[in-house]
Amino acid sequence: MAGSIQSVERAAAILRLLAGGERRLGLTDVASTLGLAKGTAHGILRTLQQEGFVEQDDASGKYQLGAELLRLGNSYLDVHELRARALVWTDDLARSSGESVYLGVLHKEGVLIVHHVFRPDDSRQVLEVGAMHPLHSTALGKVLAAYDPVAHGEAVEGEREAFTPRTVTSLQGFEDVLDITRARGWAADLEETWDGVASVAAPIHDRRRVPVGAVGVTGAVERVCEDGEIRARLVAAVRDCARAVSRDLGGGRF
Amino acid sequence: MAGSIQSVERAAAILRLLAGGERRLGLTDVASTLGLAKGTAHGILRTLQQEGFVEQDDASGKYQLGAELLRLGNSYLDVHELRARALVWTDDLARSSGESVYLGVLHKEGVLIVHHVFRPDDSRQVLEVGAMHPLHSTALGKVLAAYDPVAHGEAVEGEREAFTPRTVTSLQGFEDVLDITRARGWAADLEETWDGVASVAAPIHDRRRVPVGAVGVTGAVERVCEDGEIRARLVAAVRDCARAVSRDLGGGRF
DNA sequence: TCCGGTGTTCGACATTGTCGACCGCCGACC
DNA sequence: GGTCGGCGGTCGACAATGTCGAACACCGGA
Repeated sequence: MAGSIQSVERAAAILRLLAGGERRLGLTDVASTLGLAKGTAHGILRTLQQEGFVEQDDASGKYQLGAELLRLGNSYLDVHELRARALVWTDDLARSSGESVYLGVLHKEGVLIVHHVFRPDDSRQVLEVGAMHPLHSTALGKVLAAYDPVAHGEAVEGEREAFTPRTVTSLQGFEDVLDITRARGWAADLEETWDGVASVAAPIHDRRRVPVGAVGVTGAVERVCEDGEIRARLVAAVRDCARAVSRDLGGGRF
Repeated sequence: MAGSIQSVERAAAILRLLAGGERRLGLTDVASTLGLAKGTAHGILRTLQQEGFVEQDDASGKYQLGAELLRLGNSYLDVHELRARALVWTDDLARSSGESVYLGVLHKEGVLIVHHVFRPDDSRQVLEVGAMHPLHSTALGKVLAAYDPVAHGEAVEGEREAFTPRTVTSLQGFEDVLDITRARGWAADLEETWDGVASVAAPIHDRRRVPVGAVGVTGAVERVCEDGEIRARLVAAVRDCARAVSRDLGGGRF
């Protein structure tokens, strides 16, 4: 019993599979992909369906994720201490900077967005809470990779995909970026993940000075940058916000 | 094998338990609440933790929901067809009505909010996607209860809690409300769920004319109402939006 | 220091989930 | 319109699997 519970592991694998494939998947697809007997896969799927984690399309019989997951994911946010403490400060940061604010934590091989404040204007924006961002190219990711040893390992060992011509992919170049980040206490992303988009981020520490997440603002490079560099006022605002949240968590006193 | 897989069922129960209790729960709490041996509960929790569905606080050893749930819940939204079709129309509705817009579907004994557009001003608002609203007192819930037989059963059989003095709790009164809803094609909530808050909602049907969800706007009673009734202009806007989304789903042509 | 509590490990037992063959159904394709 | 292939779903035998309860190591408070 030192290992894991097989059926729960398999249920999780099914959920992750359904989350990955864009559209619905059939029973046979699921079974063959995971190397399970059809009967086995069906038993797990039936249970997941009863629990609301999976839904079945009446017409095609294919499976997709269920609503209960949305509810539980929401409950996760309610319990999330960092997010709760950061709510007020990120709101202020969005207001003062005029740009959208992201709060991210390390999850698996990327940055999980746990809070997102829209840019304060009436433009159409999609909420990115729950989305994953790469570690090696975003400002949030660089901050985590620079301060969190686990994140560093993931970023160094994983593949660093080039999203734009400016993405840093070489190991040496990436380590240099992290050195700079640690030296000045914040990280930038100048069109390294999305063309025309730049961002700044700073680390958040908990009471034991352990890095637990990162805040950052993101916006069109024309607004966020000046002379090819992030505007100093924005950098200061982001770092202030990060410090405020850290202090709120009972963290460092400087 | 006609039944469900026990361990998966139990894992789901643990997740739901963790989602319910506000703060973290200890192993012993979990085991005793679900009537399991400590060792059994530990095995399931360990597996859920490896899969990222549960996290353990290093200091206290207590358990809470994990980040993977947020990611999966987000993936659910990506696949959700109704939500995808409704995105554009709800945006327009928020703009034209000047109030916040909600899109809900039936889930278990309540309305699950799958999309939420903020009121188009700079006020501080919390995103309610993933939250559950009651069936018997909200406009969205009444619409679902009026048109969806399953929702109707849940609303009638379940307990109808009085949130404000205006909440309709008696069975007869509630059925009357549903009759009115069916007769005029939309439902209202005049301070029946939250004091000072009113809302209107209309049903969305799919291509087979089956009710699949509801859209509605919600706002301060002073803005939304006139002479103790919902403003006619708002009702028309909501119903237009519901029809537009239904048509987009390939539904009814009127 | 001791105690009550925690989370965790371990091994024996039999319950439980797994497997693979079988069934009925729908849609595509001669 | 028949046939055929593939689908999702079911069933029963087998043993691998998860369950249980006792014992463990650890921590904090008394």
